[in-house]
Amino acid sequence: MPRRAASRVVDTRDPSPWDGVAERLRAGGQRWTPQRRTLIEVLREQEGHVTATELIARCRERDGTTTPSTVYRTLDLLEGFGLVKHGHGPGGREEYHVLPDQVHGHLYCVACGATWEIRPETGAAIVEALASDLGFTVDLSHVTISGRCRGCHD
Amino acid sequence: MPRRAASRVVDTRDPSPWDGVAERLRAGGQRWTPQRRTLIEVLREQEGHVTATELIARCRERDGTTTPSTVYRTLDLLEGFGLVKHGHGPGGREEYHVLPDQVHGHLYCVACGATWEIRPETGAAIVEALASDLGFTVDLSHVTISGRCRGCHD
DNA sequence: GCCGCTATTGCAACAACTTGCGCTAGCGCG
DNA sequence: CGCGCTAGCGCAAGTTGTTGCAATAGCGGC
Repeated sequence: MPRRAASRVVDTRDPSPWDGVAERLRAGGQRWTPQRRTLIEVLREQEGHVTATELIARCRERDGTTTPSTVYRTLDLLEGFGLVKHGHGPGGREEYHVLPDQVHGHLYCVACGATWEIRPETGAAIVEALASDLGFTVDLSHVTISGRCRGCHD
Repeated sequence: MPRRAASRVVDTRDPSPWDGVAERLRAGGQRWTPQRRTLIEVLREQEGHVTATELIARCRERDGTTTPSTVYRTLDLLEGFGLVKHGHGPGGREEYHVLPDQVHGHLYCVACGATWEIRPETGAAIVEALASDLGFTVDLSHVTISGRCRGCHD
């Protein structure tokens, strides 16, 4: 079922990280195009996780000519700026975290379909465990770990 | 590499878990078809991780008429028997573990492309951490966590 | 050994990305 | 404020999986 229009309104007075995008692009010899503007507008109103498909759909609502390849390419760019972060959801599908102010891992319950966030401390513990195991520096936010949540525990 | 999966050679005298498949299928009212036989033959010679694409290719070497959908469906079936286990590799692509004698997680180095196995003790610690966090029972073997290994550490 | 029930197959269409390429249009410069 | 360089766009074709459906073929029974 489609989510109703979000109750949370974007506060435009607040200096948003999105504001500087056009400048950052130009500074790097890149361009501020209508297509990119559309995506940013959509992302501005977004929170948490979104699938690429969802973003494309929303862009198309505003601009019917939106092409998937453009959206994917722009998202890659924005990831370079640290404004979004991609990962893989439960089905291995592309998923984006908007404004990853703090990296956190995700848990997906295969039974009820809910997604949970791993508490920072727990996440840190996991990162630490893997570091001392193999000296591996992991990016926990890149994947969604599946399992069963307390409620669906068999 | 810690605890590398034993360089175990397929010993055909050894009663292999694959031997009973035909019977297990029939016992459940399912059928032993040439297509399934082909897949099993391929899996028999396989070790560790394989991507679905790879399996399909190998099946086609033996039987040019192999269809992807059939392979995916048969793999699902075998997963039900515990003979293979699917997960998602670094690119979110489907990946299969053959004969998951012991569940173990995987780490993928984004820099050098190598895959490492998480030591059972470390894996257990992670599972434990998540259990005490949210009461979540995770299946660590389902995903591949990315990061940088010691050698590629910046 | 033949028969029929129905699990499976193979096809075709679809979904979610990805990539190569020629044309368009930002935008820095004069 | 128009010009030209080239970043980026849209398109089309290619991968990797997934699903519905009609035709096929295991296999248990007779």
